[in-house]
Amino acid sequence: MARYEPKIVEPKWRAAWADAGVDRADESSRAPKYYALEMFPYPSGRLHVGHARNYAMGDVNARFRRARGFNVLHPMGWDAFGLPAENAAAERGVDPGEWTAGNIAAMRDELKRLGLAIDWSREFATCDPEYYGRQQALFLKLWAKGLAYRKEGVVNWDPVDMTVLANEQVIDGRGWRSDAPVERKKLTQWFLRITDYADELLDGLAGLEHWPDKVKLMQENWIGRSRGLELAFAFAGPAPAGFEAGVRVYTTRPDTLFGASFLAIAPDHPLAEEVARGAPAAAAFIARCRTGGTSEAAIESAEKLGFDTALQVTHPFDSTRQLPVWIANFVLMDYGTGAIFGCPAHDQRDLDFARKYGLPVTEVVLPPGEDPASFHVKLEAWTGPGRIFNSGFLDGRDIEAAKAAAIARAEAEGRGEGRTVYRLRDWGVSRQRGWGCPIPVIHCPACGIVPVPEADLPVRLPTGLDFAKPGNPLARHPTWKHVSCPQCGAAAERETDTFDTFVDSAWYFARFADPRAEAPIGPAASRWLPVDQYIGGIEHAVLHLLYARFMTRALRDEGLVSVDEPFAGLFTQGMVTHETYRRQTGEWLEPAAVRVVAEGTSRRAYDIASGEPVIIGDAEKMSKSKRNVVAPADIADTYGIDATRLFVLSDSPPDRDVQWTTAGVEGAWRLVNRIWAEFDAQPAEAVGPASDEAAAMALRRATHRTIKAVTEALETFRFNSAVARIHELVGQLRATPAPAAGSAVIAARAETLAVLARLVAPFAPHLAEECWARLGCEGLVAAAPWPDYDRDLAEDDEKVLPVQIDGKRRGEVRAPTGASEERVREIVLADPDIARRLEGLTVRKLIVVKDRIVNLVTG
RNA sequence: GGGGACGUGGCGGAACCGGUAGACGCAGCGGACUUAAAAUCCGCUUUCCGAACAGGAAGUGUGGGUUCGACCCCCACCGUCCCCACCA
Repeated sequence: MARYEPKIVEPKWRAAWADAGVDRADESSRAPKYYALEMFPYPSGRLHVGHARNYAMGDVNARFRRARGFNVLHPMGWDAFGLPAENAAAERGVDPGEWTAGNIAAMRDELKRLGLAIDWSREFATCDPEYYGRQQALFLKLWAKGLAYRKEGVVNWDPVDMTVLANEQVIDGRGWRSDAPVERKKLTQWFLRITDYADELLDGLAGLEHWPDKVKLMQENWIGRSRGLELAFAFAGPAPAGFEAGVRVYTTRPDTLFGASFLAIAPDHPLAEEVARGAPAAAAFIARCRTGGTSEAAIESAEKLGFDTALQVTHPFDSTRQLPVWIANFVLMDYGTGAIFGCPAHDQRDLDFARKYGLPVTEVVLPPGEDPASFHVKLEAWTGPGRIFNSGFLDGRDIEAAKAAAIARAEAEGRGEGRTVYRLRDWGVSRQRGWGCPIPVIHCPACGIVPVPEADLPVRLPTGLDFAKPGNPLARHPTWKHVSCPQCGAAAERETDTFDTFVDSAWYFARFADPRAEAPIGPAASRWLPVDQYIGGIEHAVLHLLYARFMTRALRDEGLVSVDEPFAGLFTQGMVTHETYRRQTGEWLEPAAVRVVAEGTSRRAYDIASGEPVIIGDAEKMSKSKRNVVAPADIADTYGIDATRLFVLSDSPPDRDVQWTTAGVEGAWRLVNRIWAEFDAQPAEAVGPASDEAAAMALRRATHRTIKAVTEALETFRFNSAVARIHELVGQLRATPAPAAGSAVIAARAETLAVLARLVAPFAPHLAEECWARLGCEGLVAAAPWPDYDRDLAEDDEKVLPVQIDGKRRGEVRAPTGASEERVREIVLADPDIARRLEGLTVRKLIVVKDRIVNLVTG
């Protein structure tokens, strides 16, 4: 019997796959297409088992679909722009391009060792000029269409690093690298008009049947469509210059308009700025509002602050009432109109503000069961249902009817109109970064913003950028930005901002479909898109996945792609976690430095080097700082890649986190060896012929039942269940040893082994090839079709039916599969055990659930 | 503050459509092999009563409800996790 040697077996089969070209997508195939994709990695340089799990899932799916007869496209590339390369450049003085290229080379080798069925001929990195140049061309199309624009907006500004930060780069109000308090700063930035597609992006979610509800819900909330009324409040006295039309306010609660007791505008509202022009106190207040972050902590602790402008407006539905206009720190300029009316009785925030500044509180919604004469809001606003009162023409209506009536009246009087407002903002895509795709425009003092002519693309990044100083290295490069205007020839300057890296990943899946095409999106894209199954982390639920949906629609409207949605199916996988270990002194220890021993039901850990006790912490996401990262390469040396793949897919459902444990991989390694042992088995001493037929049939049934179960599990992404079923079949095989000649078991075993190799192939492809070859089968198992199951064999011919009396299990009977209710009834009533149990009882009802259970109800 | 998901043995988890709860794996226990250990192999392993592979009771976070029958459906509560968040 030969030992299974992954170190020898695995490289051998990887070479065989490469020679045979089995992993290449076939552009001439007539088979139905299947585009399998996992979110491409950032080339950090090191692969950890989290990557391995993600790509193993995609690989199982790709291999399974291929075996099912699909022409599979399964590509890989690199999301290669971004901050880590700049940090490496700043810290070590290396060139970010060279640093990235080195990382890609290292990670490509590691990914290849995972044995992934990937068409490597399509590989590219987003930092290749061949890629980002085409991205620039796409951007210019969007710009020509009016989908890209520049505007002044409030952004997170890091005063130390001197750059804009994305919201996710602001942690507790501070810059994630500099730790400096983030300022809100007005800057002119590039935006993409994602809000033009807000309705489509929202409504399109309903058609995404194969997306998790959770992600769809998150996108729905993120887009945040709400319907309401926008209306003008006219000034009671002379209007400030430019505000003769009054103050426009947006509300989703027009039913509560009669409860208004003040107006509040955002600190950066144009009216606030107008007021500040003549009032230093107002200006000082506005300046105060601009500091402070947007983080949870900052908002929670931020007091509601207001400044009374002394301006008064007239109530639109009651000209006898006047309302003061305040500037308030809790009003946001970029939602609605940047101005609200305050209705303290029915909005908690307005109530807090009113109580603080002594503003009136008028109840207008009467909760069910309350008396209009005595109902008063104290410290809690009433936001529940009720009937409108104290409200003129709205009195007596319910909330929904009152909203409609208020909108109708405002529209009839020309004061406002019903409006749909979105929480979604346009996508700010400029970054003051040196390692990104340059935005391909030129600023000319005479012509304004001039796009770089297509013939001049790509706008390449210069070499030799200085990353050591904070700020944008492109802006301070001595020559790069100085060009002549393509239109008038005068001296002009390049845009020095680069794109957010989410732009790079918003269309890469389309490039993979035709990666060497001259056009950014080649003709083959329409053949492959949409991606049939996309796999990646839940952290991209709104960011990347929303941007890609937007970009696909924008490109569709340019006639470049033929689909609305980029990803027909989405699966969000869980992380790989690991226990953490630290010394009493607090130092983190890596798993390899720790020995864990079981003591009864508890466990203790020791530092191998010093013998001192170690504290075992919770399983957490693998991170450098806690030193609990495990690299697949370390594991593969001992147990092979196949055991690693099996383990990360078997212990938890794929959408949940899985905890990495040595014992777990050892379990997978045992399975690998047990499988191999069955293929390598020599015939044993003769097994008694009496049991032959029965044993052979039992094995055949188990085999066909397993094909059915594994197929169904793979269709529904239940990899853990699929591996469990394989375990069971292997157990059955072990219980049915290979006999000497002349037994029915010989044929049954041969059938089972040929099936098993194919069922195992998606999970442990190297092992499966070795087994396939050992059987003497033709060709590669990687190219073999998926096994079919025999319906009759997948079902048992006899069922054990539990018999319940009054809902409690009291025995069981055997009945042929599919036996009629009548037949089962006879069997049950003829059973002596059941009869004894029923002594003294009257059976009132006998329920038979076909092939399942029998319940006798007595009474 | 708003929205959502999840609570099953010592652990990860399984259970199709309301029909034998605990598959499979890990850990543990017992045994075989071995001079010994590791590895490997065989068996046991929800809890409680019980000598029992005789029987029985309880049991899927808690309390109710619907049903012949509930991990699954409904109501309330407790707990954990995730997302969003001065969004008018």
